Order: sequence, then C-alpha cells, then structure tokens
Amino acid sequence: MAVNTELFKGTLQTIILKMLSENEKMYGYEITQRVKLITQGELILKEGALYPALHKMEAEGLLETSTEIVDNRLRKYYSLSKDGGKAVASKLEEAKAFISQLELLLKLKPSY
Amino acid sequence: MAVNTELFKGTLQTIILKMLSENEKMYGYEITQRVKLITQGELILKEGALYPALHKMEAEGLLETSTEIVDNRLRKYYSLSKDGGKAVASKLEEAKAFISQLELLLKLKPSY
DNA sequence: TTATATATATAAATTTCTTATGTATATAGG
DNA sequence: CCTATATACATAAGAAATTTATATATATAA
Repeated sequence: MAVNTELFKGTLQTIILKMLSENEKMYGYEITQRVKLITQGELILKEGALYPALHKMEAEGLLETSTEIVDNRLRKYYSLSKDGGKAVASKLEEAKAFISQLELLLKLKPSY
Repeated sequence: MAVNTELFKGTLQTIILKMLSENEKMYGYEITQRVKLITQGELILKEGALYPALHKMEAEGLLETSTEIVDNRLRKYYSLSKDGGKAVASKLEEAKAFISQLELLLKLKPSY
C-alpha cells in the first residue's frame, strides 16, 4: 500500500473493517478502487497487500465470505462477522489515539 | 515501538528528524525518554527499534554523531546533517498528508 | 490483436519492529 | 554489602506487514 510513503503500514486492517462497517459487503477489487477514489489517487492499495490481509482477517474470524459470478468473472465478497463488527469501534479508537500521539510528537497541532 | 498498537510503523524516522530539528543534539536514551514524556507513557520506544533506526539514518547521511563521556558512561549524540535538515520539512508534509488521508478513509473528520 | 480494466491469488524478497540478550556504570534502599 | 532500578548502547533472531513480481482468466475498447 502506498504511493510515496511507508506510513500506512499497520492501518490496513482498520481501513478494511471501517469500509465493511459502512457497506454490507465488498469485494477485493472494489476496495482497492474505493481507496483510490477517496484519496484521489494518492493511495494505491496493492493486491499483494490486500488479498493476504483479507485472507488473514477471514482466518481470524473477523470477516466472512460469499462468492458470486458476475459477467462470467468470480467475485469474492467479504462482510463483517459478528466479531468483526465488534472490533470496528476499538480499532477506530486505536487509530484516533495513534493520530493524536503522532500529532503531539510531530507538533502538528498548535498547543495554546 | 508501541504499547498496544502496530500503527507506528514507518513513523520513527520522521519522529527522530523532527526532534532533532528542535534540539541541537540528542542521544538515544534521551529520545526514548522524550517520547515517553510527550505521550504520557502511552508510547514506549524500544531500544531494539531505536538504535538500528539511528544507525541506518547515520549510514544514509541524515544524521551525524559525536560521543561524550558523562558520569563515566558513554553517550552518543546525534544531530541533523545538512541532508537531514533538508529532509525534515518533506517528511513532515508526508506525515500530514498521511494523517489527512487516514482521516478521510476512516471518516474521522465530519464532512460538511 | 493488443492494451487496459476487471478479478483473484501467491511466492520471494524487503523492511520494520519485537523480543531477548549482552555489556557496563551509577545510585537508592534495605 | 547487596540488589534492584536507572542510565546507556548494541545486536541477533524471529515475527509481521508490505512491495515486487508473477500467474491465471475474462471483458472491452482501440
């Protein structure tokens, strides 16, 4: 993941969980396109990063899958499992705390 | 680095550069203590992460070193090289962009 | 027919970090 | 005196996440 930065390491699971909390189900390619769209092309989520992450999260019980054939091509849809749904909030809290601490360390926020 | 998160991967170099841009020179142990202080103990910068990072940055020409003996113990001070000084601003811009994009993806900021 | 988009997958290599260990001095407390 | 903790640096082994490269296959636009 990333164009020009190595900063996004560790954030991928959280991004996937958040997206799936807002969408009933999504397939891998769709997620890559959504990331591209939202970040206006700044961030390219590579397949080599995404698919192993999805597989791992499924193995961990955070995601569930269902396959469909659309236009004669396979689509593997992912959705949140019960555990995955429970994990969303805490992962987002962690991300918020992470951003706050990073802003503190880099003094990106004015401290009045 | 980190208590409870793997999120800080990739941010260490930027944190070091920023700290050294605000301090003429710092030594490794001092940096770990500063991080602990600023984040109120939330973040523990491990020696196993810090020292290799410092060595790498020195090898890359971003940092320069000088050693002193204080209280009969060795201190290896690091300071920004010319290249290191030039890298600070761009690394901070990258970090800002990273935070913005992450906030967009996780919808952490309200979008009016 | 050729390039691009759609769609998934995995192996090899790289990077970064954690965990563990090693060395050595100083100091506070019992 | 002895022991734990703090100060101070360093590195090796292993784990985890990502990049790069490759593979397969269909659809579509030029």
